[in-house]
Amino acid sequence: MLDIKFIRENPELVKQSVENKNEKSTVDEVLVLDKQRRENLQKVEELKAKKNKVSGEVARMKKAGENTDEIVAEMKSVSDSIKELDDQLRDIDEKLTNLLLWIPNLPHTSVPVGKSAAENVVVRTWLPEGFKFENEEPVLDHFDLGKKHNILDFERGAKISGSGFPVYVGKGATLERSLINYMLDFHINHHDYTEIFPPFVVNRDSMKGTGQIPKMEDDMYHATKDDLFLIPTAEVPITNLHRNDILDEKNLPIKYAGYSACFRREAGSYGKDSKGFLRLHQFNKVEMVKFVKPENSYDELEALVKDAEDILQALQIPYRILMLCSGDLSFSAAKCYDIETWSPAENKWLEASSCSNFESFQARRANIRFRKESDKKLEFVHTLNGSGLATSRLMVSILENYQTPEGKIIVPKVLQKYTGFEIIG
RNA sequence: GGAAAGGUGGCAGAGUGGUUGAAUGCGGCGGUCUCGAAAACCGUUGUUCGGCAUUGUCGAACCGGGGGUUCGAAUCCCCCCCUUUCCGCCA
Repeated sequence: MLDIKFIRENPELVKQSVENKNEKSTVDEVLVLDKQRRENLQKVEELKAKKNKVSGEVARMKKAGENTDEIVAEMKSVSDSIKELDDQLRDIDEKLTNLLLWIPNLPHTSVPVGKSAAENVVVRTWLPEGFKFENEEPVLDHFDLGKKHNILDFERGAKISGSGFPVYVGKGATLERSLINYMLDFHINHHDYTEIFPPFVVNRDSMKGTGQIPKMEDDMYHATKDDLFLIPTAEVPITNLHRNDILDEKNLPIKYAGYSACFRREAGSYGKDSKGFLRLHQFNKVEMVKFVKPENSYDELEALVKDAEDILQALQIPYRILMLCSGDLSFSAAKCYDIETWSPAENKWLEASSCSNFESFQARRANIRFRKESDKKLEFVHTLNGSGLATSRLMVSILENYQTPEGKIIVPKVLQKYTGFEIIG
């Protein structure tokens, strides 16, 4: 959520930014309602001031034994006017907050303006030593590898739950679990994150806090009886840990890393991109979340990307970093880097991580503030989060990049002490 | 699912219709004392919105949330949410 004062003072800038993000603008409606709201507010507050003053007088008169019939009758009509104006005001307020929720965050000035993913900028590419994009031998894709070694079972997943719910079997399950543990350990031991094991189901307030509601409500699994939602990412419970909190400046930055299963309905995407692991309704992810001071949030964003990269380098997975253009930025993000890992079978890059700075956009909505040491004033923190990383996409890259000419799969060296085996097949 | 208790400022905890934004304690901040620190003592101490003015002033709102009664509600009434404890069920 943006600051209404900022919108009021910079309407053209906000409109332009919304357009750059390919979002529909409600800025004009917001400005009209905001003006109405302030006018009504002034009127009703004037009446309330009068009411408060006279009520005090009534108390004094009663104590003195004077007759208050006349003054009380007059105040009754004032009270009625107040009630009427308050009703109108409530109406305006409701509409206004609703509209405000539909205005996206502004892209940071360093973000390139662009319409679509095609205009994202490759920042850097990292390849393991000796890596080649061309393969002399034919390579199997992760789907066929999974079937061949009986480590991934999509059919049985479909039987028990539906498509997009894979079953990990045997060494596949062990590898998945190892990967999660490895990444968590790495962030805790080398990057100074505190581990969080969050609930996978959250309430409506939490979904509003991180901005999934209203825009993405239909993309989430919803337990209607209890009005609880399955989390699409651990970002939701972890960021909401501090909803309505006032944090100590000396505790910033706060850095959390947590594993969760992630659930996404995301109806309407079929075909090649949804084969196997590429598009799932349930997948596993280690998420990093940071609460930081506004003045260094962009340094923290660079560090966040680095934290995810460290894992990929340790795993020796080829990857590249993209800076998303304005049109490809998510609703809440001010700036975002995607990390894509290489799939030799698909012959393309797959998104394995998204690292974003939300500035105060989420913090304002979730009301997460800190008290500044310098002047003791309250200020919204900046929140950031990034996948560190999603195992599904990573698994595609591991299986495909680590296959031998005979079709076996070598376990990445750093994972071997977690899996307890070195090869699959 | 059943029963009971409770939700008040950063925290603890008073307050059951009339200058109550709210006693008291802790914490925080400033000061006295001290070479310095601690202790002691004195003073101070919220947030949000709006108007004007630009770092101040005036007004409003805020005691879990929403509605109601009243000239006036933290205090009375109704609905909802949450927490804790006990019981039941259960991995």
